[in-house]
Amino acid sequence: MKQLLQHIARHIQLDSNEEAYFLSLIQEKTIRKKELLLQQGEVCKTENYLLSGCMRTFKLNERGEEQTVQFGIEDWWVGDLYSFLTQTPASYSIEALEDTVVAQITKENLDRLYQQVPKFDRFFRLILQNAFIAQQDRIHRSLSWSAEERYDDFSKKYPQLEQRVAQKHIASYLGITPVFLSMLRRKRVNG
Amino acid sequence: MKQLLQHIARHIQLDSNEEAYFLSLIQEKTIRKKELLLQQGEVCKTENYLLSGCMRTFKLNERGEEQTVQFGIEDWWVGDLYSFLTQTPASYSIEALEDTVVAQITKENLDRLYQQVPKFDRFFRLILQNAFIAQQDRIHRSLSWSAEERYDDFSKKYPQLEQRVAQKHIASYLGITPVFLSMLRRKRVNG
DNA sequence: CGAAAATTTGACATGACTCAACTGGAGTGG
DNA sequence: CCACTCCAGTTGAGTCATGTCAAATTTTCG
Repeated sequence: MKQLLQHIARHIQLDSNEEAYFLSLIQEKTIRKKELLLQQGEVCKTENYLLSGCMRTFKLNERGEEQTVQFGIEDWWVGDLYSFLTQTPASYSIEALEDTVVAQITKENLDRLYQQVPKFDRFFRLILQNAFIAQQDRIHRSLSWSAEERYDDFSKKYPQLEQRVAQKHIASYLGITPVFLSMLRRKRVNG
Repeated sequence: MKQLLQHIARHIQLDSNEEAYFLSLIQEKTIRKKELLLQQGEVCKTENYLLSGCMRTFKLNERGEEQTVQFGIEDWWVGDLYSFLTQTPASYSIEALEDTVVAQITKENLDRLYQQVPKFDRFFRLILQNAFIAQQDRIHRSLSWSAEERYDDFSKKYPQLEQRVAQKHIASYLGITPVFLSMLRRKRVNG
């Protein structure tokens, strides 16, 4: 949990009472590789901070294909925000790509936290600001770059991830087929 | 400005002192059709709430084409958030598609506002939550739907916008060429 | 070791782009 | 108020990027 407190300290200052209170609202959970933290159709009960491991958030489209909208590694938050906020069935599933440990907070506890320690409004505002900016750029790239450009960009930006996760998941994150990704890779090595 | 106060009241409760203080930090500005509220390369000095009119946020890509990442109409916030927060040159431009009136707040004033009325941390957290959710869905659609599906979805979701803005801007929002959008439209009427 | 899943490879199909020519409407100056 | 220009939109022909399908190969894991 030290990690999580440090993560928070990068954005807001808590005194030790506040830290203790915050920790009292958090639960740790382990998800084994290939298990789901959240299943599309269920209500997303918690927001989740990754202490270790790796996950992907994805959705089944009409044709039954999986589309990965986000990867998460250490230090990232994952969840289905809409489902969490409204407590309605989730549109996304979240799967562990490795054995993963998360710190969880439920909606009731988060609401209590906002009430007791309003600084957390600021904390999550800051987190969301960063996420918003990153997503806006991703939209731009999705719509105006070719598959090859998106793949090069991905490799440069997340070299660790390229090693850690299966190609089919990268393909689905980039919005292309695994077959086509394989062609791009061949092209890359053969020049 | 009544609109803006109502918009805020939908998310947080202000007393009349707070309202007055907030209003003292806001400026109104008119932008004529075809003028820029923000020019790529300049620093984004304000966040902007649309009181009336219509704008688009776009970026020039490497090939010199414009990619529209967002439209804004009454009741939306527009700006280049990264540039605004870091006070560095903007990656996006913002153009008025109609004569437009915005309510503006500068970074210094917003920082003061957060300090004096921490409820605004919550307000912008809530705004960002909604924006984040909408963007995540847009990423999913950009990557896993065909141009035709994206266009149909757009027409259904924003029928007003389809009337108000030029086709080339819709095309650039959808990530396709104006020529191809024109073909999709013909197909739609001819069955 | 064997079975299942992931990746690669090749042939072919199609969605979306480019280019160029044409049409029509909006804005401008006389 | 007309004539002109100019930009947005349309149309068609040809091309390229990416997808589909199916088979071969490699990797993973029980």
